[in-house]
Amino acid sequence: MLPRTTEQNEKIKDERREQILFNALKIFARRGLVATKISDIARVSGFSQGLIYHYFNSKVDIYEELVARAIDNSSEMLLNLEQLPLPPLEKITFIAETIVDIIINQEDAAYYFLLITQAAVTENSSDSMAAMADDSFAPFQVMLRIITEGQQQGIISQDSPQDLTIIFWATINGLALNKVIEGNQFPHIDSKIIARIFK
Amino acid sequence: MLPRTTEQNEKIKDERREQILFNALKIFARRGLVATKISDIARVSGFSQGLIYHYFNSKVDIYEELVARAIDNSSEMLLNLEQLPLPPLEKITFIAETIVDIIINQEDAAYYFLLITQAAVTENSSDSMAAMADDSFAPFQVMLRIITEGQQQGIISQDSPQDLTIIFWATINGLALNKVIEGNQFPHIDSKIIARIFK
DNA sequence: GTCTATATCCAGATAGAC
DNA sequence: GTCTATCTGGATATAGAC
Repeated sequence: MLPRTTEQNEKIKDERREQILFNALKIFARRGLVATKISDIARVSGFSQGLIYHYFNSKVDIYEELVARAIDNSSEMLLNLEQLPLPPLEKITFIAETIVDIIINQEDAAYYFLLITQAAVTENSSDSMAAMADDSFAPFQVMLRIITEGQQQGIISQDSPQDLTIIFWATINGLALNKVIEGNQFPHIDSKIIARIFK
Repeated sequence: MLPRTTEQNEKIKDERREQILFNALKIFARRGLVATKISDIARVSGFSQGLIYHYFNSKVDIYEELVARAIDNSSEMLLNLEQLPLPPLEKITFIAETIVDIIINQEDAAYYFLLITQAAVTENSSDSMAAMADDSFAPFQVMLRIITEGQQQGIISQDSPQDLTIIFWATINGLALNKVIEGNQFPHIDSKIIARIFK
């Protein structure tokens, strides 16, 4: 048996990192940064507490990497959905449907949403995550643009676009939270209900 | 100057307790039980860390009293609103309006909502608060009843009452969260938008 | 690469002076 | 009733053996 190459070792190390990140996500999303113990992450991941520090420099490092991913993922998803060639109201309905769908079916999605919320509400704003709390958050901006377009076309209700956006994201975040709390008992919400907000 | 009577002392002690609870609420709601430090509560309240223990036995005691109040307050409010002599859809609209209103105008309301969420998601379910996570939570039940009634009368959309209830509370919780994050920048949401969910 | 100490720090809670 | 030590436990992070 030949010794492993450097690349193979790197690959294994990457997989371990991903495994740790995935386990950490679920705990951080529920408990937040401070209340999450390295020993919890280690135990769930199936190895000793000290070993975490072979893969990450600190607890905060893990947390920040996850928050960055949460923001990147959701921003990328919304910016992509925005490009779809659909009329505004249909686009919003499709976005709602897509998000509800991944919250239900993609195991980490609800946790990512919750993590963003946690990060925003905890206001450890020493770092980059303040970018999200304010309205420059890309998913927020995307919805504002679609709503405004729909209002110009007279398709979407003439309420304040900010209000509609806030309510939309409040609903999505609330659903993600519900999914995390309820787990598999969470029902498959009909996204048309959400779309009614805009009519 | 006469010495204070026992009753006067009790009154002062009660006021101090309320002051501590109010300050603690705002921190607990954002950070959760573990990440909140007694020294934070003490500093905001304007006295030494040790003095907290003159008024409460432990940090958990403060937290649990606040969670109990949050559950009691919201349950009482919803059960009262349910009694109003209004047709189902109007009742729901009025409930939405009332809740949005107190979230905006009553300083501690948004924090109480957020605290319930925090308690539910953190799953320290060693205690009484598990009662809320599941569907026996009174405000949840109230909405279910009103929706069911409205559906029998053909006034409310025939979607799953559970789904409608989940979306309604998801929206309310999301709004409370938004209020806490945004503070005074939070806009006065038109509750009619929320009521559209049910049409 | 993984584990078992262990150093260090910090927060909850207590004791005792004023 | 309030404050200033101080005890104690537990969590992060490090060191060093295997």
